[in-house]
Amino acid sequence: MTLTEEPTFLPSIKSREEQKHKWDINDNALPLVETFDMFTEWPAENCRYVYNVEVEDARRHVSGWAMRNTNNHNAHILKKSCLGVYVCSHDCTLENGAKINLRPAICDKARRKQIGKPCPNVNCKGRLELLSCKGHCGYPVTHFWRHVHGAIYFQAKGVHDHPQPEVKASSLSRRHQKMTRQQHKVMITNLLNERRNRKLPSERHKKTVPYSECVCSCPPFECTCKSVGYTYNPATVPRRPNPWTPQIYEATPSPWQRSSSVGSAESQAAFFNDSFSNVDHLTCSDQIHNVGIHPQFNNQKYPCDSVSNMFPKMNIIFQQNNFGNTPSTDDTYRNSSPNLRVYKVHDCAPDERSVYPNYFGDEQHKIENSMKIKSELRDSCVDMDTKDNFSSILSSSTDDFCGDDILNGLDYSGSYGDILDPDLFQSLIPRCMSDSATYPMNTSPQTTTPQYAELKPIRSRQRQGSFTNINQPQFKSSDIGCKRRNEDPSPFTLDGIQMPTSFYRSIDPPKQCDGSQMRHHGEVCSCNCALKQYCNCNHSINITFTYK
DNA sequence: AACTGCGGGCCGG
DNA sequence: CCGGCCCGCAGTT
Repeated sequence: MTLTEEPTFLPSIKSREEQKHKWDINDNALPLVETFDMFTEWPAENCRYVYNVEVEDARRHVSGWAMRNTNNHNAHILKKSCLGVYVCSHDCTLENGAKINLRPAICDKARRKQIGKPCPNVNCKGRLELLSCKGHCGYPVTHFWRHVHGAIYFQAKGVHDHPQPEVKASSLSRRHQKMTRQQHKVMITNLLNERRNRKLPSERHKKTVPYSECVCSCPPFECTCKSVGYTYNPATVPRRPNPWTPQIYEATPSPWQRSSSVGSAESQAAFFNDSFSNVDHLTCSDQIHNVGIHPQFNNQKYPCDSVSNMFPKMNIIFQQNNFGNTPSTDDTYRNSSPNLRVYKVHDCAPDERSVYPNYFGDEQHKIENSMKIKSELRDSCVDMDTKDNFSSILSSSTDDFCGDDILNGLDYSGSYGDILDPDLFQSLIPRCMSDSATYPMNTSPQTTTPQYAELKPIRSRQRQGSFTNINQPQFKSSDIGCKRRNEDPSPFTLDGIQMPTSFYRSIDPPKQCDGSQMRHHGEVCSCNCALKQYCNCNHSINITFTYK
């Protein structure tokens, strides 16, 4: 056994974990554990944890602290040291009382570029200063990760002597914000063009079709009929990389919080009133970008001003408990992935909603021009009690569904930052209106995504290094129906099941859980059981080879 | 462009 | 010898 530095750093009262874990990361043989620990994003002091290899965050060696890789000349133990935090040289305070605690970039080059940059507080003329971590005998706090016994052993040494940096999500969202600001400029131009009743250059070729003709009975993403005014080929199918960044601990304005004069309720209303003076003869472009969503479930409306601001070209009124994990608050909505929102429409969760091309302040107009989107649960999705919950999760979490294959190729760089919802409605509106019962028995809305995406060679994500060569099944996040933490903080079902760490907001565990590795934390119980068992919805891809 | 992991090399204790 | 750190490389996001 290796001597540890516990006497130096341990607090007077040892935590339960410390009492439980007596090993040191450098021990030749680490003890087997009966139960795994909950993932800790902010290990603040000397601590040890053993994580299940199925915990995505643990596999990715995630930490709230900005940790950079450090070579310790031991391929079996990954060592990371803390980079500290960027603070304002003037120690300014934001309007909300928060301090500037920027996350240092892990990349050395990027981090060097951060130093000396102006304080992000517009009211401050300070500069960013790197507050280095010296919490471990004057050296940075170190984290050690070791994969052994099919588990992930974690040990932290030292106590951070600096504030917590913003989480990576915030850094990413700020970068995303910068990108979307540029897109916003383009959007403003487009708005002005449309308000002048001018078609955008890219739209001039588009055929104007009666609104009713944009509706067909084809399954989602598998339209083959010719009645619609557009076809689904790689050039027209909305495709985009997943730009969504989570805002789960957001302290800075997120892309979904951004305000814009273009997105004000007044400007939207004016814009929509202009655009939909004749909704019976929409161009497809109009239909795509000017759809209001009004899920009808319990007739309770939750107008959200900030949501309106987020989606300058869409006004969304959502309701509580309408389906899946539909957000009931503005915050929840903001924290939800736009992908997730869209999935709700066409996945197998039972749902019925109305879509109003133009309902801004015009109830009569709304009713006259509404159409319903109805989806039903597929029988392939688990039992009746949970199918509505899991069905939405399953489809939303499957990377190779909309998230990647269908959307990745969308060239939206010169378009709107918010086009995801309306773009997808381009696909969904004509399709989801049909009763899913009309689908062939051997297909389902989830499995019928047309595979227009280019087939690419499978990329190996597993290096052959000794450290990453784990003799355990490697679950893809999509395998267990989850999104990675930094990609989606809100994969909650209606009952609160979150993947992959499987928090369960209930006193009792989900009955689908076999009870293994259950823990209770107040009102939240967690389990590390593999929810993979729920993922029995079939996903099939029909590939036709043509030989010359 | 940035993140991540790996590994060579240098330096000081 | 160990630990911290720098650097470059390569694959991934």
